[in-house]
Amino acid sequence: MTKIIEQKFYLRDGLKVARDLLGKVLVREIEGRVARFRIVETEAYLGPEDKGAHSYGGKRTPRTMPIFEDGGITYVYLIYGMYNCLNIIANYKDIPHCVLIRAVEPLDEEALAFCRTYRHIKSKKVQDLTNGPGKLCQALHIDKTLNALPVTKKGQLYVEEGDTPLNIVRDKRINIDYAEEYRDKEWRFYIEGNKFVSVFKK
DNA sequence: GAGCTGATTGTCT
DNA sequence: GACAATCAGCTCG
Repeated sequence: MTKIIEQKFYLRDGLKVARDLLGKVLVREIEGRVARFRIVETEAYLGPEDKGAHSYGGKRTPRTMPIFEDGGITYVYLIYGMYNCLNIIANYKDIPHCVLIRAVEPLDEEALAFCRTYRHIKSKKVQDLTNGPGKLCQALHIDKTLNALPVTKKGQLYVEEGDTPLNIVRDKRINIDYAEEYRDKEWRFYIEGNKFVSVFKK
């Protein structure tokens, strides 16, 4: 029986949580069906100073409220009018740190079958199922009904212990050209050589 | 493989 | 009314 990661893991700096989530196992349960995925790519968003973060300036709106809670809960939002993105909140209440889950790797045949239930693709490459934040939310059937829920206990979505990746690559974040000096911060992490990573370092 | 573009809607000003 | 932490499909080569 694998251990669920407890809340204290998340009550730390968002950068550390982003890096340490690599190799951990994201578990998705729907109607008794269980699928496991290895987290292979993440990005840290460190409001209130980070101009790339939804929580920049400490701005609280109905949408961003989960970011200001204690770490260990989800933050799911709609982007570009059609895709959902999954984040896990880090740090303590009122310190708006969060970690965007950008890519995961299906860990077994059941996880692959699970993906194909919710995401139908023309591509024959398995990595196209989950190699991006919008894609993995489709494949794992994640939407706003899973917003602001704890990932620290068994339920629809939670995180278990995993492996320790051999090598971690650190790079700039993706698609935040508007973030001025924060655009070039190397706050993206991924597992070196993993084919499910969305964008590889140049 | 790289580069461009349209799709589509919740959210905030 | 503007825009977004994206993706699929297209062109070129």
